[in-house]
Amino acid sequence: MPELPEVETTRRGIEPHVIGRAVRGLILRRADLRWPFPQALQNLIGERITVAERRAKYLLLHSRPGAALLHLGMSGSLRIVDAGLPPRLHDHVDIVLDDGRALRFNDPRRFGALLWQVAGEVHPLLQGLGLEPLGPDFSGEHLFALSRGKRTTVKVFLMDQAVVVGVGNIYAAESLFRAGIDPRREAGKVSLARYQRLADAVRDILAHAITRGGTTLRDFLNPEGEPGYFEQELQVYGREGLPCRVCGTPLRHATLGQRATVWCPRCQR
DNA sequence: CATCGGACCTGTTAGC
DNA sequence: TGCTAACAGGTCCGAT
Repeated sequence: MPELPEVETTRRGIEPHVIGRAVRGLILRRADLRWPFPQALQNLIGERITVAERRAKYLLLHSRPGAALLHLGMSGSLRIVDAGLPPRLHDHVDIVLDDGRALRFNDPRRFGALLWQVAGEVHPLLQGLGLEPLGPDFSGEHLFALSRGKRTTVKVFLMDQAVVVGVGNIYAAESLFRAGIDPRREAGKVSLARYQRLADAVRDILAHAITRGGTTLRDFLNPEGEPGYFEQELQVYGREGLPCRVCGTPLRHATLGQRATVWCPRCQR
């Protein structure tokens, strides 16, 4: 489900509810999601949450001894609920706050994660991540430099979290459409000028999607329980066979890197 | 090394 | 209507 805009929407939704709150308790209704919940998570209890940070598609709830590190995987979501509200199916974890509410982590497919990052350290999962696409250093030059010699497709390259973070299957397709680049192109053969267009497209689309509250295809809801509206503006994702919104040509479909890929054969070269 | 495929899960939908 | 197969927003890890 969540790519960068959905994770950022989630972060903004929970931030006002968790900042300055102390953690009263942790309810773990199972022992793991993608990985076992570490014992060190108990360090959060009694501590005050100081910062709600997003890095790539991870969320970090910082406290004095360390941070709870969350990943929403394909189907995870967070909600702010009254702590007494009975849990529903796949509500795996509650972080209970001192105001009678709780941050509730729901994840049907259980590809998500809840881990612990010791204060002053960087969790191994966060090491080796690429640039933030909305940060100051992300650029066409960066994409161009890292892509030299790469035989993979430009779409798979763009979704490599070691290159640039936060771009998943939806936004990769949309960005390549905006930049006019055929997703099947060999990454190492795309020109600097085209990577500059692509970097601009990634930045613009992600930033705009955040203002729309993300993309709700089936079940993404922000922590207030509201959907996102960016899907109304999707140009290619999920539209295979339908006419291109720009030129009317039927959109093509192929599988790249085991992911469904859609593009306009006329607008994207 | 870079690249590829399998694996981890459940829920929904398309197709027979 | 009911069953089955395919597919879904992610990414780690092992094999090649």
